[in-house]
Amino acid sequence: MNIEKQNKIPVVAVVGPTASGKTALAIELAKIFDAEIVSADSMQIYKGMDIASAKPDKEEMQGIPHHLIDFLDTNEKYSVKRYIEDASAAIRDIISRNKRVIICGGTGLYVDSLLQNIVFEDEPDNTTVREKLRLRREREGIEALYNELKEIDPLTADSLHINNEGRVIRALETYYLTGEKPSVIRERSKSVPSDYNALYIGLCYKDRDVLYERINRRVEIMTEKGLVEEAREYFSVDKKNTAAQAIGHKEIIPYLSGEISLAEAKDNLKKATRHYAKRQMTWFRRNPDINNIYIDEYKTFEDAVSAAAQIIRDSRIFGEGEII
RNA sequence: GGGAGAAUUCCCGAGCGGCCAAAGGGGGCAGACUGUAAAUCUGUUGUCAACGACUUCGGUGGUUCGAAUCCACCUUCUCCCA
Repeated sequence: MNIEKQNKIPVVAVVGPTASGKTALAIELAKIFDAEIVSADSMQIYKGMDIASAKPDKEEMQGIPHHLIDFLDTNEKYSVKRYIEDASAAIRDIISRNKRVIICGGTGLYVDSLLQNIVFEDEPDNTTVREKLRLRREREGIEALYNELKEIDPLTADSLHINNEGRVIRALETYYLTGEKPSVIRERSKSVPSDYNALYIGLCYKDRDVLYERINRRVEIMTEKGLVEEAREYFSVDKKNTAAQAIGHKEIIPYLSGEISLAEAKDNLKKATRHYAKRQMTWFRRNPDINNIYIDEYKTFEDAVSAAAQIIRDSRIFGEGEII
């Protein structure tokens, strides 16, 4: 380990697709290394939706403190910027108590933005500007907006597909809000070195069918635990909120309103979860710093835990000596 | 027992004589990702020594210069009358 890294905060990040076993692995590692867990999950932050978001319960946590779970009302909006602030605060708190930090979660954008220190600058309230752009999109069509972006910031326009309307609008919004090109802001956002010395551990499956089977099984378990009742309760939540995007309830609602059978709803949920897992794998795959652990190559879960623990020891990220 | 209809590429489903390796959707696979990220979006999907060739549209045989498309028989399935 070089000297530069020694002044940084050591952090182990357990990442991987949904249902891969991150939670259990992170908890075991936390026990071994005397760590606390900072969640990096865009849905587990919300109160309620316990079943749908597969939040660990007290028993699963085995006494390991978890941060950034179950603290936000489902009506509240959230963002990467807020996540970075909240997670940084949690980490500082943990370190101040001489505990170690394990980040665990499947929201790749959150994890990477935090650990690579992507800086999200303060910016004025966007509601009016966005509303205007939305209106213009209706009246003039997306092509007009896209061409406008091309004039303003060709670099950003080229990196966006015209059909990705949300991003095209956000790019213009950024420009009108700040007067700066999004591409310039993006460059600047990466210019401050991170405070963290991160060791990534990625959970993967050599045989994808094994993961897909786990997903299917998890949906069955969720249903047994009362997912339908949870979805019914959640029915009223405003569609615009972050929480409304969660996989789990939105697939059950058509069943509640009598449009489809429960079997179909469950199938849709399994499908949506598999798709999500695949997107996560794509995200994490491009990160060469991840130390991949292929869960299905180990005889037991304990073996996988030992392997992960060994990677951490070998890295010496948590220092030497005092760890078992 | 009699009558009507259907069988299409992994699935659903269009095609009804050449412009068909075959629309569209699903699924799969691959990818992008900076304030919605469990979201949003893109590409690809018969085989191969691949701007060309080869094998596909239940089976077999025909008609035709040419068939997934027309005819005959067979097989399976669905529906209707008994």
